[in-house]
Amino acid sequence: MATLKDIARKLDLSITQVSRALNDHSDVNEETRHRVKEAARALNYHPNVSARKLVSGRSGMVGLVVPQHRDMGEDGIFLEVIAGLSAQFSGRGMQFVLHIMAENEPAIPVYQKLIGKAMLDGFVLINPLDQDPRIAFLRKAGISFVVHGRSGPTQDYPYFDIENEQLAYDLTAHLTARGHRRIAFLNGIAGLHYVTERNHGYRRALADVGERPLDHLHLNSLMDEANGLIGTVRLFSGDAPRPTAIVCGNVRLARGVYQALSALGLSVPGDVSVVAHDDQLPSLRASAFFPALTVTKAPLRDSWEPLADCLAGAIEGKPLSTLQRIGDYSFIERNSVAGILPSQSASNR
Amino acid sequence: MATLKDIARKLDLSITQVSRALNDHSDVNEETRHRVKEAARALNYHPNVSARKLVSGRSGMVGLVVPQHRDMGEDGIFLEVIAGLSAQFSGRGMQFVLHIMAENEPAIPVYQKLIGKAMLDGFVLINPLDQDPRIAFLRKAGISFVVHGRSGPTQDYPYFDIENEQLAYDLTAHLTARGHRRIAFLNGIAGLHYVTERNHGYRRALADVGERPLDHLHLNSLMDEANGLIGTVRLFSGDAPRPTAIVCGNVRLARGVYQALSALGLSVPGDVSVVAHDDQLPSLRASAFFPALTVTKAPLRDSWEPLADCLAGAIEGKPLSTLQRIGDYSFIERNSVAGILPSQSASNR
DNA sequence: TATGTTTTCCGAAACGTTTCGGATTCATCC
DNA sequence: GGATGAATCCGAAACGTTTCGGAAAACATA
Repeated sequence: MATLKDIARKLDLSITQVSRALNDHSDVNEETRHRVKEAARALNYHPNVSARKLVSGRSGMVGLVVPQHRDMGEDGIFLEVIAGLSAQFSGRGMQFVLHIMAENEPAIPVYQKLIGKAMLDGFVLINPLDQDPRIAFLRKAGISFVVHGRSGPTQDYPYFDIENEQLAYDLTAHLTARGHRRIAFLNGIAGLHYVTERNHGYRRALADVGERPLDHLHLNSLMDEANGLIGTVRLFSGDAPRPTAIVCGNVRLARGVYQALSALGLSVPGDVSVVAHDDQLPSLRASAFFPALTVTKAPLRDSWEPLADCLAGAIEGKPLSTLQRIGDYSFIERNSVAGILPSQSASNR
Repeated sequence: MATLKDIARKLDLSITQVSRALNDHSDVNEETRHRVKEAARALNYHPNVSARKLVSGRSGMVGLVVPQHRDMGEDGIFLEVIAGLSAQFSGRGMQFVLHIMAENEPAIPVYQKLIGKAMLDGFVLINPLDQDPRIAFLRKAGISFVVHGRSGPTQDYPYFDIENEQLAYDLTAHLTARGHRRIAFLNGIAGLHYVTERNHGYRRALADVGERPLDHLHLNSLMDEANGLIGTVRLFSGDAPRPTAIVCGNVRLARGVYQALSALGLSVPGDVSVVAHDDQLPSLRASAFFPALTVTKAPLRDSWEPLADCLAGAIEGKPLSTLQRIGDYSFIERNSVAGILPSQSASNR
């Protein structure tokens, strides 16, 4: 629990000068700076975060606020998020604070309270909805934040995102280019902005070949294995025309799709072609599917560094233009897609 | 961002009196107290945590420091821990700070740094090892903490634990009472204190019937499905005498055991009896096993409240005797154990 | 009237840091 | 020799809270 005063006394300097030395200000003698830093290390000095925050407004702590829902543990994705973010901020000498809300607690009052307590420098916001009220609130509150994704008409805030519209377009167009017309889309939960974006891309690709999207072929659900299975069974039962290809929002959904198709006696890609978007979660390898899955690939773990970068930049007051980043994705063709002839397409049901 | 000064000015009181009113001190008029609290609500006042910490030493923030390891997401257990703790502390108006260490980072320096920064009031410590150095360090540092489990010769610190020795004894004795003698134990990773405790209980139960524990029947590993499967296969291959019953450290291990036994053509409980300890993780129901699994049951989710209680109590300076709690467990007999005759026992291989 | 007691209030100091506005020294230049 | 300027330092104020030690007023007691 050494303080600046201890260092100052030991070196017979003023507190001011010690502070300036440690913070690498200009007007301190090189040798003095060295002595101060040496003494700081010797005394095991760590600046008191509370004192610093009080006067400079910076604590080096950032927060993530998430709702607690029962299925949180199902996919490793939540862990990927917090482990990745925590590691990134630790590496920057910052602290990552996780706040889990009660089951149906509204988010805005939670942010309000956390901001009121004035201990965090900023927030990471994930899973933005269409027109997300949290974004509006945080902007009005004047606190720094970064969004994983985008939302709303005006994007005047820091974010990291991938081109979800284009990615869904690419997946769908890959299928239309091979003759497919009745293409199903197993998408995520309606209302999430990336889900909406992907829906647009899917429809654009269909429109490009003059196809009208069929409502019963676009399914919204949590993107887990069970829903992939259930969704597929639904697509292939009943009287509605059946798809010849399926676009999956992620690889976990695709796993359920594969299982259902196998159970239904349908082969991939002989009877049904399947493509997916791959977040590259460690526990789920698209290349290990049989047949190996054709995907757009954008590793989720590549998000944490730019997100932390942007939030740190926002806190430091860097210009907005440097704080809006778009991540790449790649298209990887494997063996889960087959071409289809117009005649086949008509007869397949 | 209202401050005490704002309230004081609005009500024409001193800052002192406003502070005392909000903190329910004795020497403030009942009506004044009411007016102050009203004004605080109206101005949306939240005490500045940094200022408070600086003078009173309390920030209301507690931390959990955990290593990042690849298999963190595999079981839902880690999520259960942080969701449970976060919720408990939130409910007490406290903040829960999660710090995930880099892969092979040593823990002590991390605690040292966090303590030096002086922003946390205390720590929750999980998965204590035999002779855990973190406990010694935190005690010497003079900061509050609570341990989920126990460790070391002197237990002069707050903890919440269950009787792991007794629980393993009960499970094993349940089997010996039914004639079993060659009993395998699929235990957790060696070095964790509860694993050591359970080993003692297992050996005590064997000793009670004059049986010497066989090394090849006691296996240590991460307690997941894969190791349950692998461990069982190992137990039933090779020339060493094979067990007639298996004690599993948790239900997830038991699941792997069931799978392996089924694959080996062995029936439960006809050929092999199986018992386990059940943490009652939501995704894994011991009663849904076929045949339903006999267990000792101690829901993990019952840990978070006493843990938060004890840590909050430690921070408030309550006496140690009120901060050491032992949780209950129950024994639930189902259909996974069969009795065995001495002759059978000898012939079974 | 003087003295104590209770109730209700307040000023000022303290926590550890950053930062503003100078102050001191010393070499340099006309 | 006095002014200029660079390099290096320091005192004091400020951030928002808690708390110590007292003070003022009202009232009862001797």
